[in-house]
Amino acid sequence: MKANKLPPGALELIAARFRVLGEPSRLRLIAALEKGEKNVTELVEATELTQANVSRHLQTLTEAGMLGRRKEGLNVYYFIADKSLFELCDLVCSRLQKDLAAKAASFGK
Amino acid sequence: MKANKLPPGALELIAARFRVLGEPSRLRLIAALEKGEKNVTELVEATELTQANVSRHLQTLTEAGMLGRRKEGLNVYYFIADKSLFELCDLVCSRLQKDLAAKAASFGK
DNA sequence: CTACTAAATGAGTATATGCTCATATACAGG
DNA sequence: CCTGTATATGAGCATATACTCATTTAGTAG
Repeated sequence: MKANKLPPGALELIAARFRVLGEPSRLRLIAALEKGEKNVTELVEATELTQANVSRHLQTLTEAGMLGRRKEGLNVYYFIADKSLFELCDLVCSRLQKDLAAKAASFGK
Repeated sequence: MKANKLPPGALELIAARFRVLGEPSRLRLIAALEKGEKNVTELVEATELTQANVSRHLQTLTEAGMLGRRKEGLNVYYFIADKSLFELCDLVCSRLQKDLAAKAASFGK
């Protein structure tokens, strides 16, 4: 993490980013956008969250620079603006799988 | 994120992991352990958090499998158990730097 | 203009969690 | 045994934030 030369406040910025990803609802939204942009109504259907809730989470994700917004008439389309999201999630995923595999193996001994 | 074939509850597990990393104090502890194990007293000094606070965060990190524990007499030494932590933080860091650079550049135009 | 639809937001509540203080536990050395 | 030191933990408080409901804002169509 190059802890040495981190400017003060950097850790808070990094933590803030992790915190945005620390909500299952937001991860669901990200997952729903994996194959391309969707408008809010479509995201409500895909995630089974309420419209108000989806709207707030989209705001959080957009402010964090993870999503982008595009207005088209009445609709607002959201899309993944930060591709590194998938790298992050994949890293966590593979780690989780290792942990679970290790746990499963320790049953046998 | 392979949103397709994620077992139910997987997103909650992933989010939980991100949430653990979503606290600056915990990131400070991780950073303090980058160069090798430390005991609790050393971590208190390194982070300037209270002993009780450090102890709780260490518990959180250890339960998440990110840190390991080793007792030696009265002291308990903690160490990084999950090297992928640094990959995660580096990914976030480089993304942040890009965002900041872009913001800085947009001042000039 | 009015009526309708999509999205955002203000307000209130509930819950989670970070922090501190005090105390408990675990171990070492007389 | 008693004393001291390192770490963990119970309890309480304060804050952050996820959620819902109701309403507002923005845009379209008649």
